[in-house]
Amino acid sequence: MGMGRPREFDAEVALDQAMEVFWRHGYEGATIAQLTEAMGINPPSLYACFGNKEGLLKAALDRYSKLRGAWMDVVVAAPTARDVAERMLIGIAEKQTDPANPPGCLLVQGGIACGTGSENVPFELAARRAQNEDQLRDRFVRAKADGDLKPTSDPAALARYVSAVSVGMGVMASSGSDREALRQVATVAVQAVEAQSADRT
Amino acid sequence: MGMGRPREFDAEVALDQAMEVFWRHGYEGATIAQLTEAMGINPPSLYACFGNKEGLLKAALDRYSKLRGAWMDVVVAAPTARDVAERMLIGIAEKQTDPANPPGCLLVQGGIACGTGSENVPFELAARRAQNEDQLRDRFVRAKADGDLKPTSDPAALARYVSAVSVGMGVMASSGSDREALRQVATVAVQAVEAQSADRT
DNA sequence: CCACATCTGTAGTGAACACTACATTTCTGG
DNA sequence: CCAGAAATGTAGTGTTCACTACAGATGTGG
Repeated sequence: MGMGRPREFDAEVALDQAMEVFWRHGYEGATIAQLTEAMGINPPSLYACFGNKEGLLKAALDRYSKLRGAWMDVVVAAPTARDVAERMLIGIAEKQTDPANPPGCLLVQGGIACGTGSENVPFELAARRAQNEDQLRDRFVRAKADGDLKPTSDPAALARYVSAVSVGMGVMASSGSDREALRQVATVAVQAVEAQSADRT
Repeated sequence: MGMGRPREFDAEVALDQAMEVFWRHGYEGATIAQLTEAMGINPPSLYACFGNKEGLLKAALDRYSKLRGAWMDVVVAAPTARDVAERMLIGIAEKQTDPANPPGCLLVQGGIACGTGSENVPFELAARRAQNEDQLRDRFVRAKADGDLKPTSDPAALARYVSAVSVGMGVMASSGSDREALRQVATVAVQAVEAQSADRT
């Protein structure tokens, strides 16, 4: 028995295009017509490959998380908690205003509020954001153990804080803030982490 | 000539209901059917009174800004820049987790990304957020003139920063963070403003 | 080269959407 | 009390949406 006709498009390339549409218009704002056009395929191919619109979003998120995860590894490799925060926030200022991508962050632009029938899309995005926050928290726990952060500091709260600033910067970027404005926010934000850092002696 | 049949519903009460629907589902996620049901009226009454869906959103935003504007006046009345930031961010932590309202902030939940045909909704929301930022900036300019903020500080950057943290907290609230988590973020965030404050002598 | 499995393009499907035509009701000014 | 003005409820309008039936195309295993 044969194995059927082979797929004529590259799923990863198509996913990159879909990712961009979701990024720019959000889950609900993106239509199947826009997605299929951007992906260069017809609806039946999309549904055969990804199940439905939400399946396509999840696949796009997986791809996004994969790319972003590699970068997060670089971020948490910074030598101190302060440097982790700086590398992350300054990096976000630049990534979120990179003209190669839509402005902002897919994990925010994808959809913060959704209509009936898509209620779990915001949850899905929140879960992905939480992964980054967990990674930061683990790094800050280690920083505290190393004596890099003050004994009174709360690594989980710090991670939440950096994550919150990231999200806020993403929204600003998507509504037109330029790179310099975001860098200023990042620079100020880092000072709160600095305030939690042990004095250098 | 007569003045016509009087309206049978209270426009402000109806707006409050509409505001809640937009807040919970976003502009695109909210349907006319949900809105009219929440408002207790039929579509023709809605269109006669507010023009169209976007007109209703703007009216709801006006009402939201009015309520929120009064609170912002209280915020900027705090004695120091640091206290302004604290009053604002701690207040936001509580407001955005107030069970009387949907979680988060209407100016964010309303819609960060929208589909074709509603592109200016995100701009509209951004413009309203910018008003708050401007109010903060003016307050920080004064704080710098008063010697409350360091001569090297940048009031506009500080205002952008506080605004960004507010937005980030809103997104966190809408995705399930509880009041205590938000308070922790606020507490950390205030320390960056503190770092820009002149030493007390 | 044939049976079968899978993909592809065309052309729709029913449902949900924002919005409205229209007849009716309820008011005011004269 | 009557004429005109404006709001209301019913019942739609056309459009767009996510999704799919189907027939033909293109591959593999025997």
